[in-house]
Amino acid sequence: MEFFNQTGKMAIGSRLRLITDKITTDAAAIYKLYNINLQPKWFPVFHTLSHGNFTITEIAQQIGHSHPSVSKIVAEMSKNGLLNEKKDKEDGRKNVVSLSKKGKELSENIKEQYLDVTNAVEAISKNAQNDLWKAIEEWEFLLNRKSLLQYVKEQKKQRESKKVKIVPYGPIYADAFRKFNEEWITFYFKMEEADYKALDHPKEYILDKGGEILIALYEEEPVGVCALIKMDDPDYDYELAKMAVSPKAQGKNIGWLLARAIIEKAKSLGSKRLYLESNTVLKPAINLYYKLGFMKIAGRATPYERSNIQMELEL
Amino acid sequence: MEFFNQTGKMAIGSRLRLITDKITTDAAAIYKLYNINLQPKWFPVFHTLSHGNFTITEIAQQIGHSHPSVSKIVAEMSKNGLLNEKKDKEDGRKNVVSLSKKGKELSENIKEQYLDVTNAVEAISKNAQNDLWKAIEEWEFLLNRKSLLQYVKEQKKQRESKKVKIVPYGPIYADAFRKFNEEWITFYFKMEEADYKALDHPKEYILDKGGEILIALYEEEPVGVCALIKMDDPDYDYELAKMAVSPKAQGKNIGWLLARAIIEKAKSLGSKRLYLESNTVLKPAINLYYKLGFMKIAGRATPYERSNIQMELEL
DNA sequence: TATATTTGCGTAACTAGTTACGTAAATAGA
DNA sequence: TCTATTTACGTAACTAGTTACGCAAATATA
Repeated sequence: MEFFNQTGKMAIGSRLRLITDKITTDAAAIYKLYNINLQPKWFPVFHTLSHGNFTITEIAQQIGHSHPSVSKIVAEMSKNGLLNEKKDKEDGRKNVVSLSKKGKELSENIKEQYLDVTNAVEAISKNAQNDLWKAIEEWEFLLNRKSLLQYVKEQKKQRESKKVKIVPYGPIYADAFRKFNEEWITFYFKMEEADYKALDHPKEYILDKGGEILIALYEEEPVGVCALIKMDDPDYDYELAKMAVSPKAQGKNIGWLLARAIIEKAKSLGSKRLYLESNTVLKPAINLYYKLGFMKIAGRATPYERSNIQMELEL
Repeated sequence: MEFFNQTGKMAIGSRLRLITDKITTDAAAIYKLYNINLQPKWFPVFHTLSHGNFTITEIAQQIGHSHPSVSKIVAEMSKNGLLNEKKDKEDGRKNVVSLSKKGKELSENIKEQYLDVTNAVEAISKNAQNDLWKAIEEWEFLLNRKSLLQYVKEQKKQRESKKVKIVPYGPIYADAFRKFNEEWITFYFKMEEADYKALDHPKEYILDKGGEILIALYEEEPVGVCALIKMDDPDYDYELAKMAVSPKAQGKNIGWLLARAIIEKAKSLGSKRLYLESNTVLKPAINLYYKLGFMKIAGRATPYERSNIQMELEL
């Protein structure tokens, strides 16, 4: 299949589907060869029941199907006289399924087929360098711990992080600094006196007092901002504040990159402990702060109405 | 999944289906993550068309689907404005499909997704000892050369051959020798004078004249017979004749085992060349003779009406 | 040149699974 | 003890493919 050579591993799903189809088509012919009156799709249910009696849901769990799938298969097999169904005496919802006499006979007759198929698969494996069976087992295990989607998300974040540059504040970013902050403040709350001061005059109210502002650029465009404000307090020297990321650039890990950069900055300025205040409706932000190592602390005086949570980070 | 540990490799088809489902479910979420308005099942068609314009059948061949599948996918994608369809000017049957402007834009936007997915699959592979991708590739190749069904058939033959014993004639097999031969002779033709002689009096007409009879036993029951008859001829010393296998034991390789045994017997008796006659309606028999190395020869005198093909084997 | 065969492709019906939903029984909570 | 929630499971509708079939265009054959 030329297609797969072109696409590479991206198309692993399509490729798996094709080989699965090929094998199940042959499976039907194999049952015929042994005069076993069993559809391939019945096999998992049949095999499970040859080890005991189970309810629909139990079978579904064991074979990894949905319960309606098992329900349908059981109905078909019952119609063919292979199974008996019986309501559970103690729990009237449960449908206890067992092999009928005919089913038990079949499970005897099928043993030779089991043997030959197992040996055939072994024979194929012997001709192959790579063990398909073990590879599937490993993939099942790995995908159970972390889904393909999560792996892809990680790759995406990593790649996009590389496109993000963190640069110091300059007058050309004055608009961005004000706009991104005003956006979220007015969306969730309303602008307060202290906001206007800091956003309209960052030089006077932040930088000149010994603070810092960092800007995140994505493909040379500003997409996020964050400030370190000098505090006049016995417990804290700097406050992390005015963190904002453009809605268009969400999900690109920019908040995290900004915060890490500003924390490094604080360290280089000799800070021992950072302070911040926020509001619990800003869930992604609060999560980010926890991820960065900030811990919740008891309330203290604050000029902001919207503050309902305060946190600190030991450096 | 406990199930697969119990069944072992026999259930490789079911197991492949499960992991395929898991991966394709995630694929849909991945497209969403990148804001790519593409269904996973469209991907093979989409990817093919980003390398040129093709007809329905050409696409089907390239991606390994049936043409109706491609036909449906193309219809859906056209409805979404991703494709243009155009009748071929030279051949009015052909429907030449190409990416629309919107489709081409998409194929640009999807590139980052390609990259991340490929890297994600690589990342998973790195955590695994066994290379799933290579294993599938090998299985595809191996199953293309010889299907799973054929592998199973070989295993079946091998296993059943072991149950077959070839033993020399004795009076207790007189019934079997007569019955199995009469069965096929009367089914296809009618019994002739020479048949009665040999089948009713094997000792006088075959053994005492220096011939041999071998019996195939399956689970201690006679299921096949075959005779080596001394000839009075300058060209040949022995004729292979009266080969018969019970219909119940067909497909167990018994004809071949009997013939091989009788050929060995002939060699040990010092024979240089075997002769046989048969009829071309008996196709499986004729095939078997060819497989054993017999070659067709020009006609010679024969006492049997039903003979229309004559063969010989150099030993 | 008329006719038979092959090819391309669309439609219909089927397959083996899924999710969504409804009902009844069992269990938990007030 | 009455009510709300959870659980078991059957039915319906959907999905992503398949095979079967039929029509029209192209090609081969007589």
